Amino acid sequence: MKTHSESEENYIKALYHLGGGNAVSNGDLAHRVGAKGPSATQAVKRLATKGLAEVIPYKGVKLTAEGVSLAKHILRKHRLWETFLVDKLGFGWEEVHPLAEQLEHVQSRELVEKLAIFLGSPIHDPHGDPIPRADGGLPPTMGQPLQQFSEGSQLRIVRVEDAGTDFFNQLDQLNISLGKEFTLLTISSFDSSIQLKARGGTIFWLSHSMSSNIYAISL
Amino acid sequence: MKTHSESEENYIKALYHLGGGNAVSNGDLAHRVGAKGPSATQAVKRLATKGLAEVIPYKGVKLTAEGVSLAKHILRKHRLWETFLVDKLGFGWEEVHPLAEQLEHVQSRELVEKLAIFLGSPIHDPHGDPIPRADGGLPPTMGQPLQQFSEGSQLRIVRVEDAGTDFFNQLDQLNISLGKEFTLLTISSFDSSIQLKARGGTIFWLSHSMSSNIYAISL
DNA sequence: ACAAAGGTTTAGTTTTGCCTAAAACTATTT
DNA sequence: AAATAGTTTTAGGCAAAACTAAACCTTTGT
Repeated sequence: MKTHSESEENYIKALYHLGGGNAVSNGDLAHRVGAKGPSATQAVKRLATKGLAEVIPYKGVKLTAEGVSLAKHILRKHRLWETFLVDKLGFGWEEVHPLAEQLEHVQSRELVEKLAIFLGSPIHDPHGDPIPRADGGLPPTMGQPLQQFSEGSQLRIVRVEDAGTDFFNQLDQLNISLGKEFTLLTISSFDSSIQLKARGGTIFWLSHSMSSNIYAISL
Repeated sequence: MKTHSESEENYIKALYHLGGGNAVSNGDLAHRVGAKGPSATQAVKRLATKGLAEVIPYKGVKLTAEGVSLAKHILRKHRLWETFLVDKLGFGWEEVHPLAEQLEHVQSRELVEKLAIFLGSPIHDPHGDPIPRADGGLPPTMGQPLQQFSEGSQLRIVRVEDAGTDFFNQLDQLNISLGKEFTLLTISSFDSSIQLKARGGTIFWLSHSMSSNIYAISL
């Protein structure tokens, strides 16, 4: 097993996040990893010489099959560590991302698999995101944004997009978490904000920017 | 909290291991971190500018109080992670050192303390080594080498020195682990090898090089 | 079609951290 | 006291990974 620098792994992750197996622009990539254009250009060249990415100058970069596979393994580590931090250590779901970013760089397949077993081989992380399997298979991505449902639907929250600490604090304040069930009362035709009713009877509004990061299934 | 590179942390660890708060020679330091002389010279200069070490050219280097405190914190992390790997993930005690070397570089005081609580605030790691406390206090180092006891003593194994995979395999084969109790039957005056009797009645000999890495207390 | 605008790459610099080779210092031995 | 052996430091390079400034494509608007 070749080893990769943390920087390389971060570019791999970014490429996978932005494009999956498809081409990504240099600018988008640089922005995603928090670097400037030239750094990204240099980085993808290094990836290309290792067979992890294909570059067409001025056109874009995409991961090779090997690159995609590595990206999924890193994502697996990241999401398993997030699960560990929340389920075992008692961190809040808004705190775990930066810690998992450090832990995901630890190199040991055996550690990852033992961790998975210890956690009960979960297939979704604390945000509801699918955890890639050891063989690279990806469990289904759950749910649809609240806007997709019709008024009167009974919903269960199954996933939230990581949209920063403020977003999570707002969720906690509204007592929204994975598994919770609501009735969708209204979708405003004016600003797309959404009115929900909780099981306990509490009724409240969600702005579009909140609700578009919340995913649910219909009951 | 300032952050430190992995390289810096490795030099800090090495300085603490070799000298505690006392001076260490450049050559020893370089050897311990697996680098060459000039790299160590450069590294300790960097540490000195950060106030973590004091250098007297051609004489030696030693950690400052701040350096010692950081070293103990890193050791705390290392030994807590080793405990996690053995107690929770089921690794063997001979496998965990290299993994803990990676995990110990993760930066988050909160993570360390939550991990400690999750593990039940242990004060000794799977090898019996003391885990420094959050405040820097160091639990006592347990036990004495088997040679120190007299024939006929009843002993309990409380600590082993990390002397490589072969050493650990030998221990496992002889069914020696922390907490096990033995009677010391004989100490050979010829080659200092030691004869032990287990609780079950099994009797066996240990070479000097084995027994000098095994520490026990008298019952 | 051409020129301006915008995004991308090249060129050159910086920092960290390692290396080898050479110079400098310390210590020992005669 | 001087030579020599051993250790340490300096000097000079190299690679990864970031940056700024300048040059270079592509696209887009008139």
